[in-house]
Amino acid sequence: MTQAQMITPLFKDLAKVEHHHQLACQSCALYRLCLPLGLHRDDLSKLDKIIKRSASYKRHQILFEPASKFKTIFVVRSGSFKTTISAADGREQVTSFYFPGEFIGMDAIYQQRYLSTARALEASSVCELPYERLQEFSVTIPELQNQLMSRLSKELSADKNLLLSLGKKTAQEKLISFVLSLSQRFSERGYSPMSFQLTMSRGDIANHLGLAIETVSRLFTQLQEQQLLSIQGKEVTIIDLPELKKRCG
Amino acid sequence: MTQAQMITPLFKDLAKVEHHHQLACQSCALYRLCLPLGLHRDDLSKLDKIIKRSASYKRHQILFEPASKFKTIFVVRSGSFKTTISAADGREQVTSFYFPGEFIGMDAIYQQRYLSTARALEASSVCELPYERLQEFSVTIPELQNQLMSRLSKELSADKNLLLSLGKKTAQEKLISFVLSLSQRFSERGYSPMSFQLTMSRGDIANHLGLAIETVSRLFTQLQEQQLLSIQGKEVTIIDLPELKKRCG
DNA sequence: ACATTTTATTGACCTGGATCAATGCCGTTA
DNA sequence: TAACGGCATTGATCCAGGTCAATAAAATGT
Repeated sequence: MTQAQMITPLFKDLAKVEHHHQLACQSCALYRLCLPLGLHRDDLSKLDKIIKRSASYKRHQILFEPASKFKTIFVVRSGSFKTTISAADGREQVTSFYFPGEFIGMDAIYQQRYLSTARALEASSVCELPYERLQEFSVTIPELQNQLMSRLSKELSADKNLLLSLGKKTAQEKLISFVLSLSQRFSERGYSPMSFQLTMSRGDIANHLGLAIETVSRLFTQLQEQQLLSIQGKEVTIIDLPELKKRCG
Repeated sequence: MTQAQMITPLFKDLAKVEHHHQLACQSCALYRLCLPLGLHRDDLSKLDKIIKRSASYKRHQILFEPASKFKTIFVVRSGSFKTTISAADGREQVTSFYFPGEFIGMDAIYQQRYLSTARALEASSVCELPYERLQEFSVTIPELQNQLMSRLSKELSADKNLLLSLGKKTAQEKLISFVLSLSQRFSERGYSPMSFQLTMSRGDIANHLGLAIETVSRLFTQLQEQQLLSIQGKEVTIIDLPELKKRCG
């Protein structure tokens, strides 16, 4: 991520944050994307006490695995993660990617067991929200419950949109939708919506969109030839945003 | 639904319920599948007061449409519904089917607007949970919030599993998974898991699973030839459950 | 710096399921 | 009991995207 790509200084101190795990929510660079948003100062410091800032995860390191007991919701502090769910015979589907401020593991609340495997895509760190403690707090801080519900609902919306992609869109429309959704999310995090790094492999993207790796590769080449975007390795630059929006279905 | 298919009398009085819209939650046949589960008697009667039992919906009638203001979560009382989400050009994806006791519209909490269209598949009725009132109540009834979170999480899990179907499974595996999930849900509602009516059309099933109608039709014929199930019109009878489970991926 | 492995690209070919087309069936209205 | 309209089935054909194969280019380790 070059300086030119950064449009607000939201993550300016992210490297530093990495080394200050006990940094209070109030001073966290992610504050406005994260759970505490809308909480009063007093409530926030109570919440602060139950949040565990965990050590960093290396690339490919596992955050949780299916069938393990659900204890915490993870919030991405830095880096990125993917979750996959497996069929009986081992086939895997990449269900989501997660970026800073996003919550991982909410689908485990119902069964009290994680449903998927969560893996770091790069060197990453998380905050851990112990769910039981969170429930206790919610009694006195209603806004906290609203925030959680809202997050669950947001992920549900995202999944429904992905269902539309997987079920009804062509390969090209799927890939364009995916790139635009990344662009949107980077933008929300203070980065340029026009130029960003893919933190996941072509294989992950292909799997997520129900395509073959080769198809993703060919489509990127093709979109580049059509002057809609440029891609060099993991770096995507959007060239013709209006045209991409027209073609995403 | 014949008497033979019914294994518990859970819905015995459903027809009667239809005509007693103000029936209290405590006496509702759906009680053990629905929101009030786990609530104390006092809390329940408070909740009772804010729940609106609405009139019935006819086949194809619309419950809500996208972009309309989110006010209530709907709980299916009788019958069944489908939700669809639309691409810009009108292509539609059937995202879910809903049966008695299930909640519709939870993906609207985040945006405060419905994301999808909900339509009755047959003559059906719902209870309306006004979300704002529900939030007020949650402050004093923490168990209510837990229930809601749990429901959201359950739908999230279901959607992730559907993503696996759409992304990684063959046409036959998709259809078998779908039939088994219906079987499971009917079973939870006190009906036979071995024999039930499809309330949706072949078109709805095909769309939901990302297949063509013709493929669904051919697969049903094929599964029947292989003596795995029998299908006559809308009635499905499972013949070889273990084999179906082996083949659902 | 070099060797090894992993990931990405490109081309040639193939196939599962879509599409097109014809017919049958069932529920509704008269 | 006929005529209509919406579903469902079945067969014939086609194609978007998958699979297989061969390089190429990065990333990673030593």
